Amino acid sequence: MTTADSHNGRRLTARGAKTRARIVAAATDLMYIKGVGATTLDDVLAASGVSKSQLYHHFDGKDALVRAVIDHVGERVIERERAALGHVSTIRGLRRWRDALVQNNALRHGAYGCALGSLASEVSDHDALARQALSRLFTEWQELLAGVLRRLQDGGALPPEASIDQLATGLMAALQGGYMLAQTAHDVTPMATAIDMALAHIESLSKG
Amino acid sequence: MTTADSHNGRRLTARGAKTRARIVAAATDLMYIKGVGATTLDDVLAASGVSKSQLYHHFDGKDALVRAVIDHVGERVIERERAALGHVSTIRGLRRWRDALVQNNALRHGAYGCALGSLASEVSDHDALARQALSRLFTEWQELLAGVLRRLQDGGALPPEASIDQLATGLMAALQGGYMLAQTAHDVTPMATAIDMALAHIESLSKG
DNA sequence: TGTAAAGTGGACTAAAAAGTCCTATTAATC
DNA sequence: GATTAATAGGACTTTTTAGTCCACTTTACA
Repeated sequence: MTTADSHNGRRLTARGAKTRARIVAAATDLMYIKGVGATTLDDVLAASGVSKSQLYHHFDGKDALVRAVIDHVGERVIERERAALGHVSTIRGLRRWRDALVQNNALRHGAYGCALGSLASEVSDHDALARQALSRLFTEWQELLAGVLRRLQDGGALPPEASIDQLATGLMAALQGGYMLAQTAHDVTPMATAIDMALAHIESLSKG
Repeated sequence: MTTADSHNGRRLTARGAKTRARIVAAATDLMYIKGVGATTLDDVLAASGVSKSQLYHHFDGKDALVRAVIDHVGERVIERERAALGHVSTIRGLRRWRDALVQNNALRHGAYGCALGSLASEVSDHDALARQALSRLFTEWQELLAGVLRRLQDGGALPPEASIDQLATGLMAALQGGYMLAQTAHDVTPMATAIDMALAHIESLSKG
């Protein structure tokens, strides 16, 4: 299910789909780097090499384009996280997941933050549909984390009384807050430290 | 030290200072509610009942105004947090601090997020000066938290080997990440849960 | 293979935005 | 109280942005 198609029951040829994808791809990059507010439709046109009529053919306007970007980014992130977390069942595995995220963010010295988180804080108060889509995506992401924790619990690495959902929320918040502090400091360290604290807490529960 | 004055060595009458303050106050509210990108100078003019020449008299342009807003919000937040945290030296005190933040955020069902955090994620990648100012403010805020943790440590509620700075970073990240998740979900719960996990971790260190 | 609908290019309009400028007050200082 | 500079009002220009329109091309499919 997507939130962004403007002309729902319309036919869509392979050529049209390709153009639409080019627009979304260009918009995604620009909005990640420059921010949603600072990205104009002309920017998107120039970056994708597409004409204005095509953009308005595929999207009702900027809001619709932003929603398509959210869908696109969300799909990518969830896919990546599903691959990274889907079969993790040990603390060691969780730490490897952490290392990958930290290393990736270190490449740009923390700049730009989390692809999903940046969109969320910029768009949530302006577009209710976009906010709901983002909320669903965070929930989905968090469920992947909860899945890992549940497997930890099943394997005895977490006590039965541990509240999986609350731990997943805390871990997700640490991740997102860490991204933001790293973005502001232009330094990954706070992100790494934040996740480490959450993981240390999770680990400590089995030694209580 | 401020980052935002456009005409540094200029004389400033009481009347001028009042006008400048009105502009900043109006801009602060608008940018918190609508976001920085969606707030136009005309919006600020209308909300403050001030003319365009005055705005450009006091500020070089929108970026300078945004920096003044950051200074203003930062001052308010740091002042509030200093009052709330400056003399806290118990876990109970920390929990009262948590309750105040959560209750306050609950009033708007999580919307708009943290006054400083929202600015940070929207502005950090666009204006280096603003980013640095925000980074300093987060550091200052975090030092207030570190002060509390140090007093906890001095009082024996935290073991000597606990890394105060890392715990403060983790707590700050939990707070900020919680704000963001709450903003996206339009529900304070994730924010409360995230801080609770951080506090539980801190508390658990003394029982290890 | 004809035709209807999808897709495309780009000029054009309208609105909103930032930023400038000139004139008139008001306040501080000698 | 004269004079200098700050403060204020608001019309004006310029630039940017969103959004429209129409002529033309390509694709699907009956």
